[in-house]
This record gives sequence, structure tokens and C-alpha cells, in this order.
Amino acid sequence: MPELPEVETIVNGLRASLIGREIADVTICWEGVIAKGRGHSSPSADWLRQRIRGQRILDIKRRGKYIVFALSGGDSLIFHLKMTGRLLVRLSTAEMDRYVRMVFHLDDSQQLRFADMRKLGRVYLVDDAEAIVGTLGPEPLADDFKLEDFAQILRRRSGRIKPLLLNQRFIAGVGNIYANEILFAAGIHPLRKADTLAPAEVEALYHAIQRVLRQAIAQRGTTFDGAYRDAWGERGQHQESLKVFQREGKPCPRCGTPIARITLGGRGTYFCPRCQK
DNA sequence: CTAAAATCCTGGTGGC
DNA sequence: TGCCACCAGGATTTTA
Repeated sequence: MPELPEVETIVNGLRASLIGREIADVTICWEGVIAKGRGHSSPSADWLRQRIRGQRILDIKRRGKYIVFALSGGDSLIFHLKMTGRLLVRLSTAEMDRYVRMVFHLDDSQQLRFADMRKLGRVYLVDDAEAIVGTLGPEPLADDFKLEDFAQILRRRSGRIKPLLLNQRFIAGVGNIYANEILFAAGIHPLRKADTLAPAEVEALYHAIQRVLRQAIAQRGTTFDGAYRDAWGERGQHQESLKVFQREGKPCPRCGTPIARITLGGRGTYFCPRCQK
């Protein structure tokens, strides 16, 4: 389940190999990988192939959990990996990976392969990236993510804090693993209402978001159930550092109380009933 | 406004 | 050993 730290790690790997390359051709192994447009028809495989061939990769950036390629023709090629998606850079002679849905043939004997066991991930080719990523909330690791702005948004929210952390319009890039870990690091109970957090709690949450995400990036992300891989197919290391996620019944690393699990918004929610108030 | 449920998917798991 | 129901969850859409 690639979240911000995993996507950041993947993008850094992609940049190292793909900037400046031309997309010579595309093979679409499963047409459903192409995202549907708003309401009506989704672009066809033929349309996408004709449009993308010959365009050069100028830049690759992360926005939330999206991966955005800026192409020389002015288009943006955008990926969302959802649960099990992988973007893999391979030599074209390398054995094909499992569950590959789309292959980008590059001008230097490399391939970019989009693999996705569960078929939830999608590819977009658009002339304006904002049409896809424009509704996302602030980037929590950007310089312009300020405590005062964060506090003001929280004050206007009456819902529970954990589903709010997962809302991409509120903050971009936090998923279920890190929402659990962030709330533990901040000592805040997942059922707390956002507008009841005291100023000191808001500040603790603000710093926990950045600290937890930065540490996970330093460890190249979390590989759980073997799902996430970086651009070379390698695992992350942060699963060794998880404090509460999928640790129901195991002792809290701070106080020893067994970690509790509830379902909240349909998601597994893990916390220490003693440390998180 | 919040919140829950349904939707898309398939490998792994637990029950019988 | 085999079959099957069910679970996991990111984001969107629908329903209450």
C-alpha cells in the first residue's frame, strides 16, 4: 500500500533512470488500467498509444500518492498505485514481472513496467495535471505547510481525527499505515474529534506527521505483505519500525499495554489505549 | 455537515 | 485435501 514515503522513494528511483528518455512505444496488457474520465468515455488504448509515442520524459514528481510525469508534448502522464501497484524500471531483456498491466518501451533498451496484482491502480494521460491532482490538500513535507494553517483547518472540522488524516483533500499522501503511526507518535486517540484538540495536541500532531513520514522515507518505505517495491523491485525497511500498525495484542513499545484494534471508516485502526487519549 | 456502505480487485486465510 | 466465504484497503460515489 504505497503512501507518501513509498511513492517518494519510487519517484526518486524513477528520476535516476528515466529523465530525458523518449517513450518509443507502449504495450497495454489490460485496458482497464487506463483511468475513466469524468462520467463518460475513457480514452482508448489506441488513443493513448498514438498520443504518447515520441514524447520525452522531462520531469517526474510526486503529488500526494500520485506520480506525475511531465512530457515534452505538454501532456502529463500520471499514475496512482492504489494498493498493489508497482512501477518497475527493467532492461527490456529482463524476464517479465508478474501482473504487468502496461509497458513503456524507452529509447535506451529500458522498460518502465506498471504491475498491479489487484488491478486497482490507474494511469492517466491528460493535458493538465491539475485536473487530476488539483483537489489534493497540502503537502505535509513542503515548506509552505505551516502549523497555523493546519490548526485553523482542524478547528473547522467536527469529524474524527483518523478518517480526516486519510482524507486526501485535507492532507495529501497519508494512508492507513502512517495515519495509525502518526496518531501514536502524537499520543492522540483515533476517535478524537478534530475540533476538540488542544493547541499542544495540534502541535504534537503537526510535528508527528512530518517526523513519521520523514523517518519512513529514510527507511525507503514500508513493505507489508510483500506489496510495496521501489523502482528496482526492492523492499523498504520501515516495517521493522512500526509501533502499532497490525500489532493488535502486542505490547505498546512505550508502556507495554496491549495494542488495541477497532474498525473506523472501514479501516483497521490500531492504537495504545493508555498512551493515546 | 458527518458517516457509513458500496464499488472495484485478487491472493491469502480460516472454517468446515 | 478441497471448497468457499471473507478480508485487506485508496479513492470515489452513493445513501442515510
